[in-house]
Amino acid sequence: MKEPTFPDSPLADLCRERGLKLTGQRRTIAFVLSDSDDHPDVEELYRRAVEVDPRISIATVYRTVRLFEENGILQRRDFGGGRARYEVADGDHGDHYHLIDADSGKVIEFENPELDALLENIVREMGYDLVTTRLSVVGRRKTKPRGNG
Amino acid sequence: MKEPTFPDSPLADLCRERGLKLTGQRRTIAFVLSDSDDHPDVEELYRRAVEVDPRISIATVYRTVRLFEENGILQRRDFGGGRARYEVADGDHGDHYHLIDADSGKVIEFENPELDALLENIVREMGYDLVTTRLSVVGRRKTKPRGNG
DNA sequence: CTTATTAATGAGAAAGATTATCATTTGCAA
DNA sequence: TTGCAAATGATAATCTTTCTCATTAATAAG
Ligand SMILES: [Mn+2]
Ligand SMILES: [Mn+2]
Ligand SMILES: [Zn+2]
Ligand SMILES: [Zn+2]
Repeated sequence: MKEPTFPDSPLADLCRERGLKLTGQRRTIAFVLSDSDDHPDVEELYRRAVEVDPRISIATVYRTVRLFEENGILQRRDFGGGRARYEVADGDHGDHYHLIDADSGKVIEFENPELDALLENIVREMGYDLVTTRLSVVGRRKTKPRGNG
Repeated sequence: MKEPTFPDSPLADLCRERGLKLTGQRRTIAFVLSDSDDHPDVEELYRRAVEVDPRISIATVYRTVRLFEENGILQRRDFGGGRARYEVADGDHGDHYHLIDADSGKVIEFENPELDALLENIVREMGYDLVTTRLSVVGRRKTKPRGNG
């Protein structure tokens, strides 16, 4: 019956600012998200949320990430593997892209203004305004080449 | 009982070249794929295949696109919407990217060597060899700007 | 051409992720 | 404090894709 105590996270404040009802569950999920610097899927978010407050169901995690995404608070990512993954929108760094290590699955973020600009230009020249860029590259760690094989 | 008659498609030949058993169903699906210049999902491929030869099941379409993809004959695409979409690999144009019209869902292909090179460079400078690029952009048709809006 | 071997197929069950349903609970404004 | 709309929990339903297994068909040998 006792409510867990933790400070309102930046995402919880955002939630209020958007006029969304700030329920206990949303406060917990917002806290967990603000506390994460990786790209968890819903199951993983659920695990982390339950540790903060066990009175939470996976259905609510699904509902909340959807709500947060619709309100521009979260970004959904697709790195293959069939489950959506999430991260806070605009953390402090701007838009970024993702390099997936083909062998380990590790996700490495990078920014590149030249790439930003090139994509904008390409799309504009086709007569469109860029709405969303969905880009991830898969790479394999370079093996340093040796002389005489 | 009567077998439909149609010529062996380029993909059917590829299938044989790779040492894959060329069944009637595979011949049909290869024909349908060679005949398509869009990005059908499995349901759509199934519809088209059934018109050529009704003795085919959707399970076989799923199996066949997977097989063809594993053998580099097909490329799987993800444009959102939860279903994989397919197109022939390397048709005649090289690698290309996709612009999705935000309003109509229409898929527009484009090539851009500068983009190819930039992505290669970015990944190399991070110490990786580029394996796969997963890129699609969503855009909205530009509204011609008017004076004193 | 016949036969044998082995892989492919069809039908439907199962799996895995996500969304919907509905009775109950709760945030929040009056 | 009360009332009510909205959110939640539990679980069913949905949707795409894969798996199972009995039956069928492709290829190679004879
Ligand atoms: Mn995970
Ligand atoms: Mn379709
Ligand atoms: Zn990221
Ligand atoms: Zn294409």
